[in-house]
Amino acid sequence: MVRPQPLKSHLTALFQHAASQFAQAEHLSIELERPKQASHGDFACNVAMQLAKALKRNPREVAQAIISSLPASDLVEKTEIAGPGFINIFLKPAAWQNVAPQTLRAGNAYGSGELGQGLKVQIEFVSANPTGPLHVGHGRGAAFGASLANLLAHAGYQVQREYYVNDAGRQMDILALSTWLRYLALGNQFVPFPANAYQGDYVSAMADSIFALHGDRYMRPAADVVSDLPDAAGDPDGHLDGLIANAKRLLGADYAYVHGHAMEEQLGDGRNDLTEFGVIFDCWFSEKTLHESGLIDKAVKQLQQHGHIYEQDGALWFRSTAFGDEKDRVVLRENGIYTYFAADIAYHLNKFERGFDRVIDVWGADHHGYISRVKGALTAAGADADRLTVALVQFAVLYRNGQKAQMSTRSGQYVTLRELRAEVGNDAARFFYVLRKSDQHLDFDLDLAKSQSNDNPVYYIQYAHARICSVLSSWGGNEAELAEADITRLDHPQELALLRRIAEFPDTVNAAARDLAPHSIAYYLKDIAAELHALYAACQFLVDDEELKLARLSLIAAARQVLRIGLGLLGVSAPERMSREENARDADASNQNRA
RNA sequence: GCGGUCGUAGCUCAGAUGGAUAGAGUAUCGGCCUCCGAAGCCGAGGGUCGUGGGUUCGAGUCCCGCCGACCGCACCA
Repeated sequence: MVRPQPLKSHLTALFQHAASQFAQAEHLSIELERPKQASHGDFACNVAMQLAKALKRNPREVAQAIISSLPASDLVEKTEIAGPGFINIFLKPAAWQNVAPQTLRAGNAYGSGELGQGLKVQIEFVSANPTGPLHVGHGRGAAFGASLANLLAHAGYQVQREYYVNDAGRQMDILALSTWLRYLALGNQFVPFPANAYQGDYVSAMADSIFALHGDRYMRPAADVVSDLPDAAGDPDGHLDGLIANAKRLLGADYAYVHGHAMEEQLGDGRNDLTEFGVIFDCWFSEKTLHESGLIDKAVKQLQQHGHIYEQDGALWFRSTAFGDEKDRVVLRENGIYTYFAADIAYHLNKFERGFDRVIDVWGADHHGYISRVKGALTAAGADADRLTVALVQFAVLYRNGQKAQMSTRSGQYVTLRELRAEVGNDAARFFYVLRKSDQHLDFDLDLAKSQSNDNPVYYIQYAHARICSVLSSWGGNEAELAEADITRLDHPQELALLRRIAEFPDTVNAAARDLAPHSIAYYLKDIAAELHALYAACQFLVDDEELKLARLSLIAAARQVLRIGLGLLGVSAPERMSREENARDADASNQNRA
């Protein structure tokens, strides 16, 4: 709602009026762009070139005609025709000066837009299987999703953040089995631990805690556990499934305890990790409830009624090829258990039924082939698949000492999100994760992220904020009065450059929200920090001239406001002072190299 | 093989609806602290935007071919 200045619409109206002399202009929308070069003015308009073709006239002539009939404006200094027919517009300082008080009055709402129009949007992200600690790949999804959610909220959407808990299915059974096998070993019931079970130390830790809590209540003879199994070498998956079946049979009702304990431990661990990372969810949605509530039956029946389900080889198939998929997909297996895909159809139909105007899924890029399938199913069920947007996030590759820090999931030797946060800190992690376009591979430079030098963009931006705080603190006056300061003295080129940058923020937020691109906020913050630092070097703020002093302080207070909001969108703190000492422990952590 | 994503400075990457001389950081080189925090500022060099065509007043951006990289192609999740 808070537009700092109707500046652009004011100028657009001027051009609309001037262009109306040409009949062809009625269907034309006037576009004003910010030229890259300062010598091209504050804004440039290309309407003359667009009109020239239809009019069959020289674009520069058309430009001249438009300029001649531009209504007078007290904000415009001058206009000129340039290049092939651009009209460059130079504004008076007054056009920009009001940006400072307007920003201050808007407060935390500055830059919040009307793009979302109060529409309800749900963003689902992370949604990692609770089968072990979150790793650095999940971290990127978490940072991206959380920043995107903040961004959409600032752009005027009502946002709900959701985590889909995959608490049903084979992976969870494997985790439960892995835990139980470690537990059995504590009672000297040794079963060879399968290579395709979960190897991590956290599994043994869970077994320890079950043993400590319940002693040998869940102990069973190893000989029974391994009875009647396919060979582990020849059929590893069959071997594993056999173990799971034996576990369920031998434990009976107790299996649910082991399964639930493991799931809750891992889910709780992930939740703590994310909370410390500043990533908070409004809703944790259980996949299991979809099975239990009959929503999956209902979804499949819905598809069936529309004639998109057929039976073959004892399974039920969804004819997804009718909706652009490469092959048809099974929804109900031969063994009577629904596939993950079937649950996902029900889940997405349920999202729509919960009243969201828009649904955004954040997925790992390796799932891109899954999109057409889900959208096809939604269409087949009679839903509007266009309300679903899938944002893909590519994997992050860590670099340390210029070399790739390899992670191999099989051996359980991967860098966890918790380790990353401990090494570089939450602020650097959040910032570096969203510094790249989400659908691009990310090279995460650990050394740069934790460096306390000017190389580090996080510190560069935070320092700009801290510098402003420091100046205002030295001044010691009443900051609330700065919004009322007389700002007509602001005319230094560097002051105007900063004002222009502040004025861009609302457009930047809207564009970033529209494109689901929080990285552009990160780039914007680097830009505004650069303008602030340049101004800091060019002008002194605490000068004797009281009027000039207040004007400049109001300007940097406005810059601080934008820095705070922008850093907040990315989940990065805006410290009032920078301290090197605090980071000493991080330096220690970095010495502990992983193999 | 089929489908998808991508190729921009030595390196890491930005480049909204097609716009003027393609930008930033880093690295390299040279300057700036009696003054609000030098985690800063100013300047220099560095490019066939993978490649060949096409569309038009205008293409890094849109279309096609080729080369190269990555991802996906389960009754896993």
